[in-house]
Amino acid sequence: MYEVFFQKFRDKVSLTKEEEGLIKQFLTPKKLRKKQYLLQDGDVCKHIAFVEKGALKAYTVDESGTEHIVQFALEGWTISDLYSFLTGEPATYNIDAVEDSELILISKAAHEELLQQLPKYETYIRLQITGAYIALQKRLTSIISLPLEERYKHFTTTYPDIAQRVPQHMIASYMGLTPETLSRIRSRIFSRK
Amino acid sequence: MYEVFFQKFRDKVSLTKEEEGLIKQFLTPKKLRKKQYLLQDGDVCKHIAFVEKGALKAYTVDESGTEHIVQFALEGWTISDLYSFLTGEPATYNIDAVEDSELILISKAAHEELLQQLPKYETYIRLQITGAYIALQKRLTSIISLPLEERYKHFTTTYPDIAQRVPQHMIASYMGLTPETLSRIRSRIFSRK
DNA sequence: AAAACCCATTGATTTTGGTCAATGGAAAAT
DNA sequence: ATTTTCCATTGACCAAAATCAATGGGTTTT
Repeated sequence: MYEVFFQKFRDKVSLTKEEEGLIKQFLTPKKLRKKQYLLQDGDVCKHIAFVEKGALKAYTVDESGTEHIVQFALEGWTISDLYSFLTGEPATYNIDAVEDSELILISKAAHEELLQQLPKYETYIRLQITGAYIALQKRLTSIISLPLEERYKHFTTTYPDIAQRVPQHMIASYMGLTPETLSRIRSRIFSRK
Repeated sequence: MYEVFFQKFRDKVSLTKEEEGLIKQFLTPKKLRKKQYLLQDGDVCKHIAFVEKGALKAYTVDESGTEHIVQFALEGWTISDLYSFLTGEPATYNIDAVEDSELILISKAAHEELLQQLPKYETYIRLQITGAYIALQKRLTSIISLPLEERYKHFTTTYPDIAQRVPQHMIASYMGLTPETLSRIRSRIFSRK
C-alpha cells in the first residue's frame, strides 16, 4: 500500500526502517472511486494527497460551468490545494478522481508533527515542492512562449502517460483550449507528418 | 545592504545575531545597471539572486526575437533559473535588470553549505519556495480560467507595484499578449468605468 | 536645443481560436 | 442485446487577438 510513496521518498532522501515506521504512523490510506471528490471548492483542504494508484485532477469551475484543469496527478504525484492547506482558508480548487484511485493522505497535524520530529521529512518536502515549482514554471513558459501546436507537442512529450490515459477534452481544458480546437490542432499535426 | 534580505528571512524564521553573522559570510552583494544581464540563456545559473533594491526580469527569446517574460522580481523577491542552478544544466532563461539594482547572491556552494550547517536555512528555503509555488499556481489559474480583462485586473491588484514601475509592453509580454492588445484592453477598462 | 529613441495608442486587415450544431463511434448502463 | 451517455471530429460562422502600419508624446542623448 505504501510502496510508491516510500519509493519516491527514498529517491529524494534515504530512510532507515525505523524512520519509515515512524512516518507510516502519520499516513492515512484512502480509496476514491472515479468521479468522487477529494476536495470541493469552498471547503478547507485538510490533507496533502499522494497518489499510489490512479489519476486525479484539480480544477476550477467558472460562472458558465466550464471546468479549467489546473493540475493532473498520476502515481507518484502529490495533489492538494496547498494554499488552503497551509492557511486554513477555503479552497479555490475542486479535486476529484479521473480513475479509481488509491491515495495516501497527510493531515495538517501529521505534516507539522513530521516537520518537527524528522528533519529528513522537511528535506523531502523541500525537494518535492522544488520539483513541483520547476515543473510549473516550465508549463508556464510553454504557455507564454510557444505557439499552440508546439505547446501540445511539448505536453505530449513531457507527459506521455497523461496524454494516453486522460480524455482529450480534459487535456484541452488543461491547455486552456476548447475540445474542438485541440482536435483541430491534432489533425493538423497528423496530416502534416 | 542586507536589511531587506534579513527582514524577509526573519518574517519566515527567527534568527539570532550569531546565525545572522554566519549567513552573512555566505552572501555576496552585487550591483547591476539597467539592462545588464545577470544570466544569459545557455550559461549555467551560478547563483540565486535576492533583490535588495531595483527590479529584474527573467525571460525567454523566441526565433522571431520576441521576449517572453516569465517572472519579475522587485525588492524582497528572489530570482534565478532554479532548474539550471540545481542541476548545472545550461539555463533556458535570460535574466536582466529593468532598473539599476542591488542584489545579494547565494552561490551553489554557499547554498549547500548553509543547508548543511543551519537547519533554519532549510526552513527558510522551504517556505520561500512554497510561497513562490503558490504564487505561480495562482498566476497559472488566472491564465487558464479568467477572460483577458479580468486577468489584467487580477494582475494589477495582485502586483500594483509591478504595474506601476514596469513599462506596459513588458507587462503585455508577461501576460502573453502583444502591447497593442494590452493597450486596447486598458482603454476598454477605462472607458467602461 | 535638436535629434534620436522608446513607447503607448489607434486604425485597417488578417489570422486564429471560440461558438453552435450535427454526426458517428465507442463505452457504459439497463 | 439494446439503449444511453460520453466523446472526438468536422463544418459553418463569429469574435477576439495578432499583425502591419502610422502617429505623437516623452525621455534620453548628443
